[in-house]
Amino acid sequence: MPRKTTKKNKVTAKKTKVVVEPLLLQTIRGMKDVLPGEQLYWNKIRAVLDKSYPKYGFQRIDTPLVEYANLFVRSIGEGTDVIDKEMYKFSTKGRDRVALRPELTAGIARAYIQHGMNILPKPIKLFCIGPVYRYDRPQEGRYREHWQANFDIFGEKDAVMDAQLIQLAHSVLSSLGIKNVQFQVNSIGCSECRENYLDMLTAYFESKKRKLCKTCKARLKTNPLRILDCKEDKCVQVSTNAPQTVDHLCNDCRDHFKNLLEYLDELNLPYVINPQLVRGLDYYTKTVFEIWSLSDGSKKSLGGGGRYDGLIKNLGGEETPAIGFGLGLDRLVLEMKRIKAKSYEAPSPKIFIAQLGNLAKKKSLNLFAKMERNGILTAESFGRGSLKKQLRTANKLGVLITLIIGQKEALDDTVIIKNMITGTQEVVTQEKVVPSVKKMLKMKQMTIIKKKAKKK
RNA sequence: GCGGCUAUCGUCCAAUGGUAGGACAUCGGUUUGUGGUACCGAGAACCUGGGUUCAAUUCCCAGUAGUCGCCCCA
Repeated sequence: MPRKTTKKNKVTAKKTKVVVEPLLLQTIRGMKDVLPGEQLYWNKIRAVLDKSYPKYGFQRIDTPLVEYANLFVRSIGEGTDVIDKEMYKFSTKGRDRVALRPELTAGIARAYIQHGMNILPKPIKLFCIGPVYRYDRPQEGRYREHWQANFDIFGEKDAVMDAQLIQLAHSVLSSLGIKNVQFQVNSIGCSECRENYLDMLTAYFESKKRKLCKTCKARLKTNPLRILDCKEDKCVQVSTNAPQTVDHLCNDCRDHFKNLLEYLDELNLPYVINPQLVRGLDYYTKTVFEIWSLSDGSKKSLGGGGRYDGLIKNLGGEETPAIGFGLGLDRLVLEMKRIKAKSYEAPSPKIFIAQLGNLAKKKSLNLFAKMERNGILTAESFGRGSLKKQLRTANKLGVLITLIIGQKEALDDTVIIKNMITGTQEVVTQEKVVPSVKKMLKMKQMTIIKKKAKKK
């Protein structure tokens, strides 16, 4: 009976707790913890990025998570979903209208102008990594807080930059083990040729208005370019015969696109021209691209970007051609998991220290410090008393050697070195522990190498 | 922002209109100073609120969250 009472008490106690603060123990919608088990992937991604950006001449920049809301409205554009429905906007105590950044480029562009980077030798290449925020409906691979890595190049209008950037993206993904990717590229032209094109496109869709879906009928007035991106069957059919941006570029834009394709061919990068690719940020000009994974049928892109030659000027800087792209890091993690890419293994200890008795515990603390000073990663379970328990733990950790100090060894200033594979053990003096362990580890490594060689 | 599906120990999965069982994991034990296997044991859960009912974890509704599709994007 007492058992029943305790259970009941627990239940009521818990209920009270929940009533007080029901959502205290829950991440808020669309936000997630990155637990230790997943950190391996994140470490790998960060390591690859840190290694890659300097190789291509990029410099790291960090900008605030919070900016004036208008910065994003001005750069991304009113009427886009990112601005109209997905922005985390709020007022500060000082009544400033601010927003959590929905992407990284706007802040970087702002920093470029604010700090007068235009006087620096061009091109200026900036790398940024951090969380961005979009108030969207969450699902797998799509979070309200997610991480992006951004590469932006300012001050060079040549299409060779576009190509190099795509190559950089390819190289990063490849280093992560993500090889089955395809670049979707398109050119949406500059502001001049786009105006002409939009007129033509609107005229075309107007003539086929009846065959369009509801939302697309609305888009005809707000943003006809987006109809090309509609997934509805009937709209896709109409879109197939629609005039394509690529065919209606001005001379300058056409040359630019042609050059880009030549460079991509030269680099032998896996790309297809996707005339339907539009992208939802208004600042893009000329080149736009997305990176799709082909490992399964999903259409979720791993990243994307494009040229934004007008953005800096539009924000009040001097006319500056620019191009950039962002990678969705959460999606990279998903992709790495899906293809079971080798993650960065956390270094696992090869040595375990077991102790028995108070004096031995003191000695083993010192021994642990000694191992650490010698760069030998060591595990312990000092909190446990019994040797059996400690060896069990050592075994679970998969260590190669366990160092045992008992009462006797503590008094003699010796240590038992136990080979966990053969089970054999020997007693050595404290001074000889480190060299002996190092020697044994070397031998182990040799045998592992030999085994691997044999397999090959 | 719209529509569908889902919600049980830390994890994965059961059962049930009368408050729940297993597996894995965790912790402890199988006599005192020796691991791996085996055996025994312990702790640990019905998302929240409302309704129907004598009684709801179970049925209904709402909320919340996750997931899928759309929209959009990374």
